[in-house]
Amino acid sequence: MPELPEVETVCRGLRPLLVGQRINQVELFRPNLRLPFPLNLAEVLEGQQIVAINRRAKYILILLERDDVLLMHLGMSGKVVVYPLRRNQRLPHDHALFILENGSEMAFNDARRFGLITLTTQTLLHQHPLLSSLGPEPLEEAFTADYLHSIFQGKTSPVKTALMDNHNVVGVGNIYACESLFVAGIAPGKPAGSLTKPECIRLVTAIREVLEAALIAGGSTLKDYVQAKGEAGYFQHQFQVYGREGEACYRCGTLIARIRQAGRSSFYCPHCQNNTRS
DNA sequence: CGGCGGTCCTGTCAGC
DNA sequence: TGCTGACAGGACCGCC
Repeated sequence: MPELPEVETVCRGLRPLLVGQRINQVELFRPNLRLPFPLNLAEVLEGQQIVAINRRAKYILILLERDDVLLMHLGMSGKVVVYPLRRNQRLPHDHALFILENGSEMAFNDARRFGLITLTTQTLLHQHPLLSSLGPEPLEEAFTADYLHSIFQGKTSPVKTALMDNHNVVGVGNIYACESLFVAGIAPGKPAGSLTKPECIRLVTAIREVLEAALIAGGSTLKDYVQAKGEAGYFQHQFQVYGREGEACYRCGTLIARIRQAGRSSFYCPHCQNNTRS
């Protein structure tokens, strides 16, 4: 269940458990996830100390003392759980274990196997093919209404699809695209290139608000999620439109609609997001 | 070249 | 209860 706020919270939860620890041993239970595991994965990691944990988009970056970086993505169903002691048996869909110096173990678990684990280096980080063409972080300063307005120029694709495109902005998945467009009062089907500057201002503000709120909600949930093996967070209780097809809009009472865009479900309020605001 | 659909997997749930 | 099909929070690839 990794959206950007959850990945960020996973990183925050992992930091006190992992930074300063040495990786003693790596165990792999299959040769690949979305990409093949590097053949030298264990060889590179074993014996190295973890010096920092960062995030870029939905990628978790575990920085090691000798310039190497363990790069992980949780895909749709991935989880990272740190167990304080070595377990006797692994859970279904545990694909990789990282045994730490203090006897704890980090398990990478992913039922659907859309996640990935690979290696890069801090030196080459920004040139890595998975990272090199990513757009700005939505919570950082480079993500402005001016930027969004300019990058949307000439785009005929629906604004909702454009928001989910990592080249434009990272970390906005299906849920947050829907929720942000509702908060901004913009219909998901509106062509990205037709957004006015005021709409871009509202949209950037809405994306920030929604992500920050989710970060707060995910924060307190995922703390023990990482340390133990908790289940879903509780941000879903704050959804305004996502998953609410046929239910009343909290703002106006109109029934929430669902359409399909680029193969994904989009939820919106036909009244509050009718494109007449500007 | 931009945009869309297909695809990688397994799990869950609604409906019959 | 058991089967079937739709659908799922991501992101790449290839085709038009």
